[in-house]
Amino acid sequence: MSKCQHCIVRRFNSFNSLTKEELIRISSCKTTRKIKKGETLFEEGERINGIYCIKEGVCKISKMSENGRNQILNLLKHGDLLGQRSLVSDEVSNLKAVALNDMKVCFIPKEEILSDLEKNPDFTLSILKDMATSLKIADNVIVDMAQKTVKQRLAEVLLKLNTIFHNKNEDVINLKLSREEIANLIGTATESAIRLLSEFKKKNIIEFKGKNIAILNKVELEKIVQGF
Amino acid sequence: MSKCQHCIVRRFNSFNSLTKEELIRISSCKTTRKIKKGETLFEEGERINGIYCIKEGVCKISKMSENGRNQILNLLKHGDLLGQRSLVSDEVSNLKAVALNDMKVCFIPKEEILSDLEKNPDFTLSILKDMATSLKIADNVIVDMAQKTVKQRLAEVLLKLNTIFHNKNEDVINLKLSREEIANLIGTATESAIRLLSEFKKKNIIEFKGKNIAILNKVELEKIVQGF
DNA sequence: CGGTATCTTGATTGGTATCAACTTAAGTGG
DNA sequence: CCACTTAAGTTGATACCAATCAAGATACCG
Repeated sequence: MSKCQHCIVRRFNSFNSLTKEELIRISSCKTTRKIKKGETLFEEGERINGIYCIKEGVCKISKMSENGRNQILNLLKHGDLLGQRSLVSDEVSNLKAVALNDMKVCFIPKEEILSDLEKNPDFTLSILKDMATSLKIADNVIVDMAQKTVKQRLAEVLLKLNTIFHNKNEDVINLKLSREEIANLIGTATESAIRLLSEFKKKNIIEFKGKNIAILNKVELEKIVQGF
Repeated sequence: MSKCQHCIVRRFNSFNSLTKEELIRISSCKTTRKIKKGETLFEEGERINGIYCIKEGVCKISKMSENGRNQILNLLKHGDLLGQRSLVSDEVSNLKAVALNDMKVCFIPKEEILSDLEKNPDFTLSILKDMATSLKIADNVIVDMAQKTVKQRLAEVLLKLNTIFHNKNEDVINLKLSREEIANLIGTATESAIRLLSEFKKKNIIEFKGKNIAILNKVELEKIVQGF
């Protein structure tokens, strides 16, 4: 089994604030899971009792709205942590996590991390910084959802996806999302998302390469985000 | 000048995790400000460099959207802390804070708190819990903004305001908000909010008592939130 | 008391959801 | 490997919701 102290993924998250000794201890009690595309890491209402560290793959974090629609709140990839809230709260999860492609994740039980949270202020501060950043991003999303049109939100999401899941070789968003998932990401009906995508395609702003989307005109997308 | 170690406000926030000694030190370097209704505590883009503790009054936390509309993200009252993000981030504020009525706030410079963050894990954990809760609430707001109609959101906000700013004597929301502010809270145009308020009034769900709003039929509001 | 901000209502337009029909792609089992 | 079944994607028509523009009413303030 691979060891946390040698894991490159750690470079991208709060675990790089842990000492070598802490990493060795955590490494000895972690469990590594392989999750197939489409499988659920955890459900809304499930007790997590630990933290997930994503080694490979991408998952969507979503929440059901009262009217039965699914809202995707975040996409997490290698290096991201998942379940920080369970560390400081005894509540069940308010979110659901589903793999968008094959994943490898490490799970570290809550008890193992809690002692570090109390003894290693650097680690706690790092988690705190992460949460503060998430909070800032959430504020921006709220404003977007409340004030921007679906078209603006779609353009914004496409640009964001292009930044995060950009393929080095081709100019393509390297993540397969169904139309429904795109709609759930921007908070609209599937048909609306489809219509706008085909409008963008007609205007040569994007292109469909198999199941993937290529961004042809980033400047135009940025204009659309601004409201033109 | 009043002392932090004797301040009741502290019972409601993370400061109750500080030791008596820490409170005495913080008390000696805090500054107390009186802020008149309508005055700004800080602007978007301003550097805060400290944390505000609200002793009296209510303020709105808002953010300007790119299309020039103002979105109110939160209402803070006595006992609430403000500026936690500045503690762990060197960035300027992404939010604006304006007093909704006359306020008394204590300001504690960042440097004074930082040492406690590193030495007192209880305090850090308490801040962490606060942020985790805020994050959960923010997730809910995102889903609401993305999926619910303006009418649902208005009903929800009225119920929330009634819970938080409920007057003991009368059944009235004890907080004066302009129609524009209500609209900015639910993320809609002022006229839309007005129209829905008058619709609610016509149906005897709410009533206008001077500048305040009284909730007459809570059950009906809850139904509207659910989508009926 | 006049002037200004806030509030209110009406009319219109545009955006988005919804329903329905159809096409294309992806599995699945014989 | 093909025929069948089902899921995903697409397009059109319609209805509803909310933004915007316009005009007037009411409250507020110096």
